[in-house]
Amino acid sequence: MKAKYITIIDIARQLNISKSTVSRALTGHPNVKEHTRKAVMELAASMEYQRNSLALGFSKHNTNTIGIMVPEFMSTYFPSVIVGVQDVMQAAGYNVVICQQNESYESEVSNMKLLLSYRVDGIIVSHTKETRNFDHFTLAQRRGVPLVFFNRVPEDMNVPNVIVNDYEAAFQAVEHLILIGRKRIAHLAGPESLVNTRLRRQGYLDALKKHGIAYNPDLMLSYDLTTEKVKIYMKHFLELDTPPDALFAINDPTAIAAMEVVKAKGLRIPEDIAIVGFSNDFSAGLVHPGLTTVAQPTSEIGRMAAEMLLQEMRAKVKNDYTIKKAPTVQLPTRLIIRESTVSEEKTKKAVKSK
Amino acid sequence: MKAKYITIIDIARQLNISKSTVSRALTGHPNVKEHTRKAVMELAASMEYQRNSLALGFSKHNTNTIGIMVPEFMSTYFPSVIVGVQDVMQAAGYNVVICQQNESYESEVSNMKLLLSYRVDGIIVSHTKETRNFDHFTLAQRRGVPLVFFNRVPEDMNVPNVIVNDYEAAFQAVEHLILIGRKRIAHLAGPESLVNTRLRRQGYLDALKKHGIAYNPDLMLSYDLTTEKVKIYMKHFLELDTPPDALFAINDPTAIAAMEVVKAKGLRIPEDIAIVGFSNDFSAGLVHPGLTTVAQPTSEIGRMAAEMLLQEMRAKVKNDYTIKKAPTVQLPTRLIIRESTVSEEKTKKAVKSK
DNA sequence: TTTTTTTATGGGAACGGTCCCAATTCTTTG
DNA sequence: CAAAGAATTGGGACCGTTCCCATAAAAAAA
Repeated sequence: MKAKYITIIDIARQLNISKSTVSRALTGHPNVKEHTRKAVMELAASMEYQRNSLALGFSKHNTNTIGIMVPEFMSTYFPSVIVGVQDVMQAAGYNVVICQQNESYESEVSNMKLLLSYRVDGIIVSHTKETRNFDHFTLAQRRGVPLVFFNRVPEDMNVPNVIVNDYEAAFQAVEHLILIGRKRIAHLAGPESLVNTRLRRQGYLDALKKHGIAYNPDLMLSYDLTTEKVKIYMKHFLELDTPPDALFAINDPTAIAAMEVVKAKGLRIPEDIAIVGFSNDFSAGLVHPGLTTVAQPTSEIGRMAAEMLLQEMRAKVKNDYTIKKAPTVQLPTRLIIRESTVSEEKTKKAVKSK
Repeated sequence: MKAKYITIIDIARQLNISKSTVSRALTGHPNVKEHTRKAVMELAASMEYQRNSLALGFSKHNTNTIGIMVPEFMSTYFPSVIVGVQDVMQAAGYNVVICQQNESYESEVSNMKLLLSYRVDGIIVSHTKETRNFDHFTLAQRRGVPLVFFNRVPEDMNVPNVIVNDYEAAFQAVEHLILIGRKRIAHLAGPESLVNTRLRRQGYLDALKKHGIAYNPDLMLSYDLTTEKVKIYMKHFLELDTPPDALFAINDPTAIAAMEVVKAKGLRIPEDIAIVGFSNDFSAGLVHPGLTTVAQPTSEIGRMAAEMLLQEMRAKVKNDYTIKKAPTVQLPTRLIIRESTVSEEKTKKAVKSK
């Protein structure tokens, strides 16, 4: 049952030298005779020596490993961010371990403790929908483990983060709906716990205001969990006396679920109701009609978060964000117009975005 | 820069007892006076003691952690398997770390070494398209670290694995095309390195044979990398003197890319050409028309692989698969018929699968 | 050749836990 | 009340590495 590994002591014994010398040879320390180094390297290779990172991290007090915690990864958003993180971290000689919370606060806390117990050197985080208590994050900070957030950033914490301008992006999306002549624009918002939800909603409200459209509370609903709820809400909208002629959805899955309800009712998209989503999931380009949505530079977000974390980890003097303002980077979004807002022939005339 | 953590010695010192006692209290050893245990627990909590898993794994020679290695995770297949694995492993008290290879053999080798260097207790693997050399896997076995494969299983290795019957599933899919009257059925196969490719191709060939349709080599192409290639191949098929009236694609992304080419040509699906994919990605239900495809029980695959790994890890005497036949579990697939093979009204009459 | 400097190696503490064995304290029993 | 047994605690080895300090060997300088 128990695995057996070769240790540097085994190598030392065979070559009749000390383990210190073996260690030096293996880590490329300059003070080792070429002859000795070669002998060590060869024996190590032939015995398939595999360094023990536990012992190493334990003895050196850093593990050269970072963690990334994401709330879910069934959409393409998070996987794609992770790939960006891995790129940068691999190049910098770090290992990346991925934790996935299934949108569960409890998992988040336990995964955080797991990563800390493995003494990772830093953590990149996007928190779950359920997270309202941030003690597990401040714990990491108190332990001196740098944190960088992206996408979902705890509002009251002063931490380095990478975000997009949710407000502005939502504003543009809604303005686009207004400019194509829509007046009764509904909004399916996200869970109240996320800043993103509030920012996007504000963008929605302000776009309406700018164009002199009165906000109608009947046309806004908050959506917390399942696809089922979206469908119920959407059905409700469509059965209003004066139903909406457009929908701005908090994200693409919501928009797509709403589209199904609309199509099932026999209504036309975009003629009867135009729809906009958020994030440009892979599926946004696949549905029929194609979904107009806000593209986020996912891989870039990951790369940037990784760069920021490297900065934090490399700082000789740890940044104290109880005093100093934490850096924040805002990356640009891009509104991708597809057939769910502008009917086919019109789109073809415009620059076609795929 | 360096993080500082509380150790059991700090606790021992404060309470003026030995670290052995603290250790016992913390791990729930029976021989500790209730009074002492309480004092330790309280102090540990108030000091936010965080056990050092490195030291622990290092000293105990097992880490209570398993690794899972997947070739990519931009499709829904692998994430969904991972969720299944996590479910079972969490319940069994194990931690799961995820490694993603971006379909790169090199990453696979280095991630394998990473996991071994962290002395994980077991590993669940699906290898990359590029993998033709399996030394890094046998290395793990020689070290006594149990491996369980799923989906992509190295052909010449005798290892526990969880698969679906690719042959049978492909056979059924192609037979379905034949039964709806198609005669010229094209096949876009996968990379030669995967067993799955070969099995699905054999299913394709045998279904044709069973129904007396001669195999036409012009209608089969192997597809190795990009979406671009699929499009080129598909265009080529459509420009043949007698183009195919159906396509069996190795997976859903391939099928979907092919659909775009067909639609761009102004041909109708399924009237002019019927299309079947494989795996039932999330997007298969979203495209227009809906893609007929073979559903795999992804989360079940993950759960089963996890169960098998637990078995292996718990075996008092390590199973030696150089002697004994490794267990294999085959889970059932299900052909999901959508509008890409059977036009809308007909589908509605049949049991509608969503 | 002898001394000094440089280079290469060995020895052993340290890292934070677990766990075995010995020592101590408390109970119980004859 | 002494002796035996059980419960609790302390002491210290051990796990695999790094790294500092000391020592030995080789090279350079005197």
